[in-house]
Amino acid sequence: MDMPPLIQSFVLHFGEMGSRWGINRTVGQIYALLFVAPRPLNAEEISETLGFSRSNVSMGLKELQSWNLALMKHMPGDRRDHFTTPGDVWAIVRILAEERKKREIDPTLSMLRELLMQSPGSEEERHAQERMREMHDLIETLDNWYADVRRLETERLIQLLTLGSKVQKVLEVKDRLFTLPGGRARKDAEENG
Amino acid sequence: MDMPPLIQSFVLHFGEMGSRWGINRTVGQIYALLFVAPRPLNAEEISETLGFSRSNVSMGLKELQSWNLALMKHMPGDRRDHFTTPGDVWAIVRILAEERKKREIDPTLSMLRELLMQSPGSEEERHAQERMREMHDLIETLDNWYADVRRLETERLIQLLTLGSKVQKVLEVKDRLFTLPGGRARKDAEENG
DNA sequence: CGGTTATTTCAGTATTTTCTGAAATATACG
DNA sequence: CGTATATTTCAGAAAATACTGAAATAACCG
Repeated sequence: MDMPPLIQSFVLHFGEMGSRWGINRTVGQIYALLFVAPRPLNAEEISETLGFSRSNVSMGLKELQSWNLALMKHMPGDRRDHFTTPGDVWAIVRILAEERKKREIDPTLSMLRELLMQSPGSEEERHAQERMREMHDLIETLDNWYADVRRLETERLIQLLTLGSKVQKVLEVKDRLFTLPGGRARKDAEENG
Repeated sequence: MDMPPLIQSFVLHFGEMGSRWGINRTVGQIYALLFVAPRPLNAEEISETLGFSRSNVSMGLKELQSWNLALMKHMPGDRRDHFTTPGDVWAIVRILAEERKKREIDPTLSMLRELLMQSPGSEEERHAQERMREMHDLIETLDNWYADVRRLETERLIQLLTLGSKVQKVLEVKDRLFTLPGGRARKDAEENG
């Protein structure tokens, strides 16, 4: 089963891209194929279309399911499992925020917290802890931001991200509204205007 | 040369984490070591401390430099190159936004734009293009957001990220201020209040 | 149940990536 | 320059990862 060139380019690019990221070529290609397919596909079809062994596809699908990036569908009158990707592309952003939190952020934060509890035995260790504290605070801030991304529904999420460069202005407005005249925040807003 | 256990745990964790990400163990460990070190280190020291071959360290440092995550320093009276990481941890966020744009976002966007120019030869391709359009728009939005992250100085960047869940409220305020009564944005703000 | 079809597991192989040591190149200093 | 020291390159070894085919398991159906 072969793909139209348009789809093939997309699928191949995703395979390459995936491997720069933690994901491997197979998984990237499977995702891309499911993403553009007009209907759910079964493992056999994927295997034939991409030219991977059936077992490789099985493992790839498992991986994608564990990331919630592939969803199993049952088609009436067919007992094979069929797969799609979430329909709302913005769900990808939420899902990745969720999964990266679990797999990368949480373990790192708890490692850092543990190390920050220990008392430094030397100046060298004291300095190291200081740096770890900075990194801990950074990651914690990102973690909270991710939490918000996960919470927001698509419309608001787009709004938040589109806000972008305008954030400066919006923050000023916020400062003016929520701070007493002459307060620090008010002053900052004026300086950065 | 051996590390205090505190530092060792940190360095090892970063090595593991790195490998979940595109980066390899060596590079992750070198970065972590430089990050907590109280002064710039030379390649020899890194090599001895981490137990990697001198040439491996050389390659790792090159990689880190290409990401702007390691900076070369010249120490007076010593002709060996010494290395540090950027002092402001928040620079990491900006740097990663910059580099990921170059390496991942830009190539993907141009691939998508190219494919979106072609005229679909079938219903299947038409649908695929529709999906690609959605992904294109998503990535473009993220790209713009990243651009803003790169632009903002630390103070404002932290403010932007901390804003988080409060964004809803702030957006409402913005809507009320910048939209004529009865306009669409005003209406949205009320509905989502 | 027994047969059929679908899926997963897994041991072994193939491929890719990482890492090393030796040689080549570059840089500094007298 | 010539010598000493620092760094990079690179071919091959080692390690890690991805992939396959065969066999095991599971799910369905008559």
